Amino acid sequence: MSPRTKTANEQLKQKTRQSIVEAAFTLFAERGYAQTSMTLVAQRAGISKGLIYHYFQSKQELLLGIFHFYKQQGAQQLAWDESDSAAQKLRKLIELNFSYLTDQPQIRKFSFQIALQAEVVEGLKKAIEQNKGYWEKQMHEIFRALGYAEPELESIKLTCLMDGIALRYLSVHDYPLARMKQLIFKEYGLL
Amino acid sequence: MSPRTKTANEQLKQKTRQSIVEAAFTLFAERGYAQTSMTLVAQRAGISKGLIYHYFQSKQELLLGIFHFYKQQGAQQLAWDESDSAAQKLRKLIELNFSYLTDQPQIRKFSFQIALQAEVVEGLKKAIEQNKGYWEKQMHEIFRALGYAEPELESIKLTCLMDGIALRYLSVHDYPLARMKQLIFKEYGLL
Amino acid sequence: MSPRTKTANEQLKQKTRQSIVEAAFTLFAERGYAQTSMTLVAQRAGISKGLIYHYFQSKQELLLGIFHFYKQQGAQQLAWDESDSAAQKLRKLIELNFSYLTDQPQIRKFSFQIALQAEVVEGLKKAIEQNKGYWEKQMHEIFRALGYAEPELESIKLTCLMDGIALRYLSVHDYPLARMKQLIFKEYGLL
Amino acid sequence: MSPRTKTANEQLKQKTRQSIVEAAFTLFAERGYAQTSMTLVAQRAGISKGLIYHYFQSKQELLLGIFHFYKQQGAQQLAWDESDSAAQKLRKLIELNFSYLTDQPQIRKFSFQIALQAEVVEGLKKAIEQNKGYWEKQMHEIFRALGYAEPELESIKLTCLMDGIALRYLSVHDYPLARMKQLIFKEYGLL
DNA sequence: TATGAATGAGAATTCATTCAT
DNA sequence: GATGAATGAATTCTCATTCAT
Repeated sequence: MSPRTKTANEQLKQKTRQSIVEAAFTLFAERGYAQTSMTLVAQRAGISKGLIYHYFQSKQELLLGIFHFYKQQGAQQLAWDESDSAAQKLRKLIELNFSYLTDQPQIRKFSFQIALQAEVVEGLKKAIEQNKGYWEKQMHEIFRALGYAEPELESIKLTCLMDGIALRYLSVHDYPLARMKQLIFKEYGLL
Repeated sequence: MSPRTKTANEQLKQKTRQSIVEAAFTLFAERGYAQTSMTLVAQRAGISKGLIYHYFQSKQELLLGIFHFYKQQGAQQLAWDESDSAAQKLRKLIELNFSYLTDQPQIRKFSFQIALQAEVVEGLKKAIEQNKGYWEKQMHEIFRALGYAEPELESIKLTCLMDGIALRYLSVHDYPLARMKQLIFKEYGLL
Repeated sequence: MSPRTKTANEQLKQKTRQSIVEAAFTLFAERGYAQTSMTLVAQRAGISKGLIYHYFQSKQELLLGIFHFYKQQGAQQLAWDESDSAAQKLRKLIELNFSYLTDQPQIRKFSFQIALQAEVVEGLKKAIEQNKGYWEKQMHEIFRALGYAEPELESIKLTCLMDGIALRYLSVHDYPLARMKQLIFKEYGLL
Repeated sequence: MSPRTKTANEQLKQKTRQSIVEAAFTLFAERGYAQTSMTLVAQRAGISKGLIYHYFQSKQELLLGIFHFYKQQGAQQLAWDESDSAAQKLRKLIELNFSYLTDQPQIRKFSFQIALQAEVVEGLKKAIEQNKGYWEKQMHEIFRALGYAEPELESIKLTCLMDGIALRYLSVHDYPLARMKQLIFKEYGLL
């Protein structure tokens, strides 16, 4: 009842919530949403099935919860030094994209799956598109600064290229990722 | 002896088989493999559930059946004029890719889903990769003929770019497809 | 339409009927009635599923048909020389039982299965019991002739012993059948 | 933390598990394994279909579970006084066999059915044979102690005889069981 | 808050039987 | 008589969700 206990409780709750989200996220990305049972999520999270329903009303809510959780994470990492030149920014952005892909392939896999799934969860696709839109806008600015004739189109193109690379990397496993990065750098004069 | 002539029977079988494949394909692409029940497939095909199992041993076999059915279709369209120049071939290939995407978006959606699905069906991923490999090899030849320094890498890049475009087109719906095509044409000097 | 054709037809019908019965019998004995599908019976008999239903109204009727068919076969083989002594008859009976078991193990397996199955087919158990009763009566006479104090009981005992041996032989596969026969012969002074 | 005490939970589980085993066992013995649906088992046990799968992974596992459950029961009853003479032991063994047959006819029926079923459950036949082997070994020792020339063969013979009697008793219902027991006692000089 | 036994709706699959030809 | 495509009811099994404790 004391405020200290309340805080401790709150932390414990957050921790449990996070362990559920992490377990579910990994499993959904690896196996797909439909192929992952709540029992499996509970096992991976090291808690009971019933407890998940204390934190998330349903499996769909859990999916939504995952997305919001990781959207926050993703947004934090983009923050860059405003003193960087446009070219430097572009390089960092591309680097970030590739390292993101190799370090946390699950996140990409997960969001691709959601993107291809029609209306699994109302609002989820919209959220993903917004997230993507944010990255594209950053690129748009960069390409404009670099003097590209059609900066918006160019940013869409680069995003698509990187998505295509990610898609291939995630399904085929001996993919020449490093050489593709070099190719892109060369194309944008970043070498 | 036979109730129907052999030919008539064969035609009947082909027709039924195709109606199953078409129904299943559309539904799998729209809703995903796991989210589509055999009952739904049967309803869409206008037949009984049991009959599907007369033609396909299991849901997985049905998935495999769909893939082989459409692979044949795709292969037929690729046949081009051998007298074409490399540049003309490249243009045709890109054109085909785009028209394929707009005309039969489901096929792409379907194969992306399969690619992301870890091991839904043993052998299916391999088959898809082989199919992709075939297209890439065609491009590889073209880029070599066009004198590119790294024809293989270039073909991978173009394939990825077009996959990324397809992916985006299939999830966002107001996508500047025509302008993207122009951009690609320009990049490869095809305008 | 000519009588000759009629006969030929009749023979053909009998032959088809028999091939169905034989296929079904073997399969029912090997796999059990419930685990054998009509499709499998048709395949084994080398005919179509539909044709079985021309000869037998249902799967149960087929089962009944099998039994009657083999009851006839079994009855024919028992006929022995009336001039034999009781001891000779007993020896022949035991010999016949053992050779029947090794030559046509399926028949025994089949009838055991039916015997243990409560009421799969009305009347089938009764028919099997009658058949068994016939054999026991033959033995009864023999034991009476041999001067046994309780010939009926003795015949029941011997029948049971041979059934028990058969049962074991059919489930375990390295069973000392020959030595068991010797033991029985010795017990009844037939050596 | 736990909703029920661990002990209470364990008891609940045991009770439910047992009610499933008992229901399934009775039904399998009465109607046969294949002819008994899981729905029927659930109804008889007074629980939902799904719950059976909480305790047994499949119908086959349930069958195996039944066997192990009743094997334990059987083993407990065999424990006899080591001070008994061989003849007394033999008598007790035969008595036990007959009382087991009349008291729990289902168990015998069940194991006979399994024995005849080719490969319904991998490992089950082996387990049954092992169980039978155990009884035969006990008899083997007794017959050796009693000075029989071929104790092993004699034990097989007696086992077969009692199996044959059981088989007959289970299918015919007015079977002279008491008199058969007397006959066996007389044969082995136990009167 | 936490557990996991229990439920029930629905999924995949099988199969005896029918029927158009 | 003969075929085998087609049906539909039943069967095994799964799983999100609830609930007593």
